[in-house]
Amino acid sequence: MDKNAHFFERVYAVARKIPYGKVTSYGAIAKFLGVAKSARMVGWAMNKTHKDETIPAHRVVNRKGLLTGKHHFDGTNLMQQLLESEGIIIKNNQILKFDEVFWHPNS
DNA sequence: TCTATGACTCCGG
DNA sequence: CCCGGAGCCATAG
Repeated sequence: MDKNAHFFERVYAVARKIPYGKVTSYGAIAKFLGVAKSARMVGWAMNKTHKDETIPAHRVVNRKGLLTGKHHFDGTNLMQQLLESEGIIIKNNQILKFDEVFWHPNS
């Protein structure tokens, strides 16, 4: 079956569900999709997602709340600015109060 | 076909 | 939390 084909759309769907001012992790998305072992694939999918502006890829970070993907955005600090504009505080590429702004897909 | 790579995560110390 | 090592799997060359 073409589960992989659905994989992308699932990632997109979850990413779009991330509420304003909230963030989540690649592993949380992967686990929610039933492919917890493929968190890297979520990151890879995010790279492709970059083509779709309707998907807030900047709200997806690694499990530590670190902006590992900021280098993939146009500017050097675009990702951080986008998050800060939503009320999220970032220090040294890391989200502060990560436990407070963390959002789980099943919410 | 095989190897290297990566927007990751878990585990033990 | 930090560090090193291992697992994971789709894509690129």
